[in-house]
Amino acid sequence: MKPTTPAAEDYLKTIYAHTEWQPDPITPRVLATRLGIAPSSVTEMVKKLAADGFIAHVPYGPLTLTPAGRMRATAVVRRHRLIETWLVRELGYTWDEVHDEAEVLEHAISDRLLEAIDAHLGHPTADPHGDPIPAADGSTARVPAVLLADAPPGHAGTVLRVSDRDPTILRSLADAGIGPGSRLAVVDANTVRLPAGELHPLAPDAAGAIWLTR
Amino acid sequence: MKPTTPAAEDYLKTIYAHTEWQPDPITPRVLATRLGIAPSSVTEMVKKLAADGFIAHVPYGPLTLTPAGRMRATAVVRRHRLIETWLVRELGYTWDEVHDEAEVLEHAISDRLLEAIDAHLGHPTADPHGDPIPAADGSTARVPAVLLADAPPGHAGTVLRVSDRDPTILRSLADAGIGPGSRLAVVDANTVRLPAGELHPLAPDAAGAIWLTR
DNA sequence: GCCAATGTTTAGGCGAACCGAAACCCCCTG
DNA sequence: CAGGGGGTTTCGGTTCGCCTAAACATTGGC
Repeated sequence: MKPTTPAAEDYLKTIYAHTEWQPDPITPRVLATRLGIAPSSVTEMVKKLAADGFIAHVPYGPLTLTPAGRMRATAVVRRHRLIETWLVRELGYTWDEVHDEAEVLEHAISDRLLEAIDAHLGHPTADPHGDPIPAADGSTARVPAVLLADAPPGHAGTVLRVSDRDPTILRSLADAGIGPGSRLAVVDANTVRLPAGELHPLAPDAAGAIWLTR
Repeated sequence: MKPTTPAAEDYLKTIYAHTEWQPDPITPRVLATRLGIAPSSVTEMVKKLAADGFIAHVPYGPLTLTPAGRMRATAVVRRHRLIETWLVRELGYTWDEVHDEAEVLEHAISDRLLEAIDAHLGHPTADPHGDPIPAADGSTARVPAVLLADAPPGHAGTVLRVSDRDPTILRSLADAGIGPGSRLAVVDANTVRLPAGELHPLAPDAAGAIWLTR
């Protein structure tokens, strides 16, 4: 199908990401905010992406990916997450430092290099934040998860994923030794209990960034 | 100083590359041909680069880098060659496959990642083709070299460098086991003698791509 | 059931990087 | 030393991705 530019890939990726952990489709306004650009710019690009068959859009309505669009989006997400994993595993980056670098490289590496990195890393299925890495065919292994902020007090589970949006939260959790795979129990919206039994206060907004097993 | 765009970096890199192994400065026409763009586009960008203090140019004259321009150019070359080295040493690329990938990545990696790769590789001083990797301060260790095509019959030396411009030549030399460090003697413009004593016919133009010790 | 707030689109513009066509300059040849 | 040809520049035009300002659609509150 049509080739995609870096800018277009960012749109598709952001639309995809919006529905990855919650169901409502994204609106132009939210997309503009996430991308840090003006709403009118979104209108314009949306027109092109719709014409190319990557998104479905009725005027004044929300934005949804077509199967072709979802394919492109997962391809970009795959790149992004493999690059993050590579930076952490091979080059000494910490999980709060990888996002910006991956944001650029995801548009620059060839398929050849992508698959070489994938093989080099042993075909990982999750990135350092616990986000699933889509397979080359676009398929993703999804696990049911609850946002810590939505979990009832007393709920105990394993950390599946931590949103990479706020590096501050990532650093505070790393300092506490909390990451994907950690066991913890919810005490209240701002406190968790660690396996050893001690209570740990969460950084502001951290409860809205941590997903636990159901 | 002023930031540089990927396009501007390509201009500076190409101007620098032109004088790396021969003295005459480059002309707009040659630069346009090397970059695969129209001469009028070169005029335009040259105006900007001159205004920003990266190149010196009198109308209708050749193009030369200023110290600031040379700094930028060597920085790009450093990126390019470290990336090539990394692709070959870590990811199973062969020396004829790395150029295009590096061409893109050289504009995409951060300084942080560049230095991480450099450290990871143990601060190499030459890339897979034998081209010197400039240091972070722009300095380059240069060794006197003769082009095989210019060497007199009977001249014996070590291969210092093979131009990466033609992948076909690179593949033919790799098949013969010839690369930087190989010892060989010039028989005539199209034939060399290998250490074991056997004569080896060179691919067309290969003599114009191989540099030997003096 | 109207209307204002909010969100979306249209219209006009801008800078970057490219193009082809035409004008221009330089210098070599006759 | 006069052309003429090749290289260089100018000029107007294109695409891409973004902008602001203004027009327009939708919807929730009264």
